[in-house]
Amino acid sequence: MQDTTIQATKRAAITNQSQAVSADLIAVVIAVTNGEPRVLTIEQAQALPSGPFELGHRSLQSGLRAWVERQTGHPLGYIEQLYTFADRDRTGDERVQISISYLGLTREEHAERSAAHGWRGWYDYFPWEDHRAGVPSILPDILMPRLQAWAGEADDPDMRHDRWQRVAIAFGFDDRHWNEELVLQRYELLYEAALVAEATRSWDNGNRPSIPGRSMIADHRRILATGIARLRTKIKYRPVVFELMPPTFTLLQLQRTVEALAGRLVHKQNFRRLIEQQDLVEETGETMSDTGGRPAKRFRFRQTVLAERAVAGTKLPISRA
Amino acid sequence: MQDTTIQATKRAAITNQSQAVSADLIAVVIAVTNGEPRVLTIEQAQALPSGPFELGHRSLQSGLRAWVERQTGHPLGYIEQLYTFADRDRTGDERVQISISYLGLTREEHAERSAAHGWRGWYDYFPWEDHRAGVPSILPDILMPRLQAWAGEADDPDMRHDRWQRVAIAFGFDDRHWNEELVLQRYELLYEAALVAEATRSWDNGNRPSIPGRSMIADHRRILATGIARLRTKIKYRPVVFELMPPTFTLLQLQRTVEALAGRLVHKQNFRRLIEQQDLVEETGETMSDTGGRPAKRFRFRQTVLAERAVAGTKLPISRA
DNA sequence: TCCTATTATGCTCACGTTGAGTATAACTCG
DNA sequence: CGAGTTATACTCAACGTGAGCATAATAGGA
Repeated sequence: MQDTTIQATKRAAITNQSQAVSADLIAVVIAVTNGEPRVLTIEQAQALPSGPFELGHRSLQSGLRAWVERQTGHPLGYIEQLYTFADRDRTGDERVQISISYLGLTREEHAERSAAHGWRGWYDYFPWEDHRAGVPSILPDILMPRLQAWAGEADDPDMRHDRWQRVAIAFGFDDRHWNEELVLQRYELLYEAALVAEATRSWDNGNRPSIPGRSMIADHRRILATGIARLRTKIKYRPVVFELMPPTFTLLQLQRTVEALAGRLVHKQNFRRLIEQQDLVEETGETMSDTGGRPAKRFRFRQTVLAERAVAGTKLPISRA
Repeated sequence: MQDTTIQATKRAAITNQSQAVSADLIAVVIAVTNGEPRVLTIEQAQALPSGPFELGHRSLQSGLRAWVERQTGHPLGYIEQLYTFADRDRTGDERVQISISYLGLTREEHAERSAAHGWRGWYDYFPWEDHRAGVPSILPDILMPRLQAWAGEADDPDMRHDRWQRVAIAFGFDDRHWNEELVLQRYELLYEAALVAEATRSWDNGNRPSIPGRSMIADHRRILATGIARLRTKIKYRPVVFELMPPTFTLLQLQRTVEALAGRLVHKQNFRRLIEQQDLVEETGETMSDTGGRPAKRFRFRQTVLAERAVAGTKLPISRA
């Protein structure tokens, strides 16, 4: 093999400086209960489950599973990698901290409640993201004027224009459409405008009150935003919603789950048409009659299509216009 | 702030075991020249540019840029993160190696040639991925029978079926359509079937000749596959192709670039329709007359739409059927 | 029992998108 | 000047998608 040079280079480098690295695993674990999307948290809902990647872990994924189970008692099902970032460690020493974040999906069940950890509705952290009941008032009443002020306070007129354009696109101002996938861009704009608590914590500015929405330690809320954005994108082309569903369900329950995630409503008949024509589900034969109307057929996810669709795609009628 | 517990936990863990971590940055740098997609390599085209993440690096991205420039003399433009994985280090000691891979796009220009590094056509590594001139003969002649044999040699009939189904979906056998995005799945199947050199290197089996296609050290070819897959997906909804184009170009040049990346041809008239109706480009006023036919208008990418489209999406007429 | 509210489910329709093909236009080269 | 080649403008049918109408099946109360 001719890779001797490379391996030698690596070894040399490793022996020098790069050992001053530690790797953290951070989990965004999502479940949907009673039509509300929730995230698994620790530390009084101020942090995501996380812990260092250790020698004992067989892989990044298994390390993550171990940490989440240890900290919350909740076993993980589906997980996928989100993003990796590095920061000069805030603890002071000259160590570099690498954080590898994951998105996990489960159902909220055997979750043992405790004071230290628990499920929190994700809209507690991002109240401007829930458009199921129309545009939330926080948007026109609070965010819009504050962001407008932020854009306007730039010196350069070009920069003012640029700021406002980014804001308008991300938040759907100026007659633009709301795009539910831009969760991260929105959070980052609010951070840049110093409207969220995380942005104002370190340097002291006493006078600017932050906007509604629960905050988290370090950049955990940013990671949560990344996870939500990924999930909102992904449900449109991969059958991941089913990871969040009980074994059997009605189409309305499925729809409510999708709506909870997307933060917007979908056309009922079109939703059913799309789900059924894709052969994603099959009837169990039973019906469910306690929802106040005509009984609904129960469905079950067709495991068979997993192999095919996991690769070939799925569609959901969430408008893109 | 209430994050003291967490920070304490982190510090404790860092001091214990997790310092035995080193982080590598690996780059998949792509350019398209003369209608051929190429990847920047080192070590006689057997490795991707890479190096350890060091204390001196301000961020992961800047560390990566530094390594690529040092090893190849080529400055990077657009880059995005691909994936992070961890492996027990192959150098023997009990260190854990974390690899963070990136996709970079540039134009092959100031690239100083040298024996050690250079641009290599990516289809040298994946000859079965180029369908521009129809289904490459390697698919029916070599891959198909060898994969069939591999599927058939499983003991369990269920496993035989499962193997063949995965193969058929990934490679478009049994009258299925070729899906150019499944680059990684295809490579992984070939690896699982021990048909690529990387899979047979470590344990000795002298008798199974590997299939055509240049190999790389460690898992670099796998990372390249990840990058190609990402790029093939991304050109369909983000205007990243323009990162690979010269300042001005004809629509045919643009089309050829897209085709080179996707590994398949597109309908010319529809391609133009789509590009133009999205206002992605504007005429420069000049024309280009050395292509053997009617002179083509020169176009330039409209930087203006970057802000909007970077977020709002783009479309390319690469059939999904 | 019948009416009302509520959810389930089937079906239609208009419209935009997309794959595919036809028809010209404008060059170069021999 | 005709052949070859590329550019560019249109047309058309099929399909996907958003939206709405209509009917079915249940519970609960008048």
